[in-house]
Amino acid sequence: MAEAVNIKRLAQELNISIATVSKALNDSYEISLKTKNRVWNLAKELNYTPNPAASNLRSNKTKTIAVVIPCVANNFFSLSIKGIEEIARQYGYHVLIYQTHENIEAEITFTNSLLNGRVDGILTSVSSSEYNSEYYTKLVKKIPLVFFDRVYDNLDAVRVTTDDYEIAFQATEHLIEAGCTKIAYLFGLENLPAGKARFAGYQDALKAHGIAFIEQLVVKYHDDEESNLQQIKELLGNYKPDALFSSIEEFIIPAYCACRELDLQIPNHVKVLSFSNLSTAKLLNPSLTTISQPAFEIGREAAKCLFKILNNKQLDDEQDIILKSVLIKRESTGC
Amino acid sequence: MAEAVNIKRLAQELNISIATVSKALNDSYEISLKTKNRVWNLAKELNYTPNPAASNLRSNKTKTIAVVIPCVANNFFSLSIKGIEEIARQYGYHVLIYQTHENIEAEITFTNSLLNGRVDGILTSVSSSEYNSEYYTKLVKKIPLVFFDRVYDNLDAVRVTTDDYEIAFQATEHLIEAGCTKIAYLFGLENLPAGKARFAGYQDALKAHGIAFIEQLVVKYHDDEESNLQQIKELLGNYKPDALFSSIEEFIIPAYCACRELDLQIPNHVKVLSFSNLSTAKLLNPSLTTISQPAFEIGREAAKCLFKILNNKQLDDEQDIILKSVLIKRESTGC
DNA sequence: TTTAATTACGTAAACGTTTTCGCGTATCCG
DNA sequence: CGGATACGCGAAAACGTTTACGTAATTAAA
Repeated sequence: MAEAVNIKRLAQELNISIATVSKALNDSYEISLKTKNRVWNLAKELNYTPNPAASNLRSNKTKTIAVVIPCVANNFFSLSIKGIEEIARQYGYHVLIYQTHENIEAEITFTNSLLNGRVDGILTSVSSSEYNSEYYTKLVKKIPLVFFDRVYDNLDAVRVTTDDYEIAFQATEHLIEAGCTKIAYLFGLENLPAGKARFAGYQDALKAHGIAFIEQLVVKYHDDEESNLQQIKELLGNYKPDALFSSIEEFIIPAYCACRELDLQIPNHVKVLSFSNLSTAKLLNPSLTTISQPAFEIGREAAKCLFKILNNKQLDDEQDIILKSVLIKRESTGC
Repeated sequence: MAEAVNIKRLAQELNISIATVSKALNDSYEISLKTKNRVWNLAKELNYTPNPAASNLRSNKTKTIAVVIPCVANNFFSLSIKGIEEIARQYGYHVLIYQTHENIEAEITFTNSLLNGRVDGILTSVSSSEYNSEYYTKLVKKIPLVFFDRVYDNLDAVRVTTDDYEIAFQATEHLIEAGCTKIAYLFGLENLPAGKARFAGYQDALKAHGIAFIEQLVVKYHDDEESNLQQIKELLGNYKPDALFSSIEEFIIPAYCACRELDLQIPNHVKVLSFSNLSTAKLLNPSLTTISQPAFEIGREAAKCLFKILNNKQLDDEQDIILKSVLIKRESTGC
């Protein structure tokens, strides 16, 4: 609808060729500083900005990356995106967002739609519904891709994760030191390396302290809020655990609600601890002991890696970048 | 890096022209069903997807919209994005995200970068730092744009908002009915219509109940967390309000912390109420009375409006869509 | 002085689509 | 049977860039 200011227009007004204009705009060594300045000035004057479609088509560079995640309405992911965006801005890149809602089919549909040159690269935290290794094995060969937090193992791709095993081990020890001997585990991400690592950290910490692992104390996450609440209530009622270790943030509300409904006091009757990036954890009743992942830094780091790849910079040989989570002790575990 | 499957390739394999292939792919009436089926089958077989850049360049349609917001790491906005994305998927659109971090210059830079055909339209919730009416007056003439929640008034553009004035009035009445007479106001978004409406609702409710408005009971939001805490502490210490009415979520943590540090019990000594979409409001200590905006629906509604515009559908004459917020009474106001 | 190298710019093709226009064949009606 | 109509398809231009290559003028080297 505007008056179409493009390279041709600039060329006409300056009486030079469009090739010269293009090169000047891209600061090519072939063009004299004098000409460059004429072009730059006019471009600014006319508010010229290059047409991205034309530029993409010719150069095969989109200056765009995609972020494929389960959901933005989650503290971890929204913070990650914030980190990603910050880096993307530094590099002058645009950011597309795709939410899979934990649906692997949506995930595949989205990523497939990105392979035709829509983006230069992908950042993803995969869905937990299924572990489709074959698909990603092929995918990483077709487009630069960096996994963060929820990753696929054994692939030729960079992974940015946290010390899930170690921090889960440490958190479990914290519960044990607080006197707990019947620690229930609220199990999320069971199909993914992160979920498995957290669970292993929990199990190994029990073992290291001579506590038997009891299968009945494990509750697996369901998509449905109500059913999680029910499960936890049954767990609390039937097996009387003295602690709930939640491996994902989504269990917090049902866990707290279950305790209230059963008149169980936290932390007196049951201690609670959860992986979480809730900013209001310290304001909960009682304040919640959390394992806080460096979500913002994970986003930044993952984006940095992707841009290194896109700029053909050497990655510091390491394909795995592991950031440290932190255990923040609060009232829900008696601190 | 792949083996380049494009229209030309399809045309060669089927021994027809690229024009026919293109038309068949777009389900043109000019092409026989027989030919269409041949094309569709081969396209599926070869995993053909059209090159977006080429398509954009020629057709001036990007199938992409931009969302420009202050920050994704905020319950309201992340929920809005979720709603936007849902609608965008239905229409087969892609979604670009831009975070202004309340910086109007970033906002202008971003939106300007979208005017050269990168997107078909924009959804935005503007930054609170400044009210630059002149800029947006020009902008809405250049590209389809829908405002949501944080809008500009008196512009020829669709606005999706909530009943800020009414709900703030109602919330203030709730505090008054709970016995409060010295209700402090934590003032956010003061440059924007939403902020002004909320403040007006508060003031008018006071007036309606014969309570004098006291300037000293108003605290204005600062970017810096620590200074908000200090301000609230001074407010509580110097003027002894019996209620805090927060117009934005960002005041919740400093408000709660200030009360704790000053040993003021909520709701006994001071009642607290806030605009907020915190999912954990009911778990806070004490549980927080909130004005919850229908963030998800706002996102959906705004996106729907934009797509109506993009499809040249008649908008139901109304430029303003106003959704209802809901006051959820909890312990922090004595319920 | 001749030749080679460099500098500064232009020509034109190419990227993969969409779309206008036109053309031949088949169908229909009088 | 002649003319009009519709149908199905192809040729080619166009979208706005980037870039390989050519070229003329200038400078440096021999």
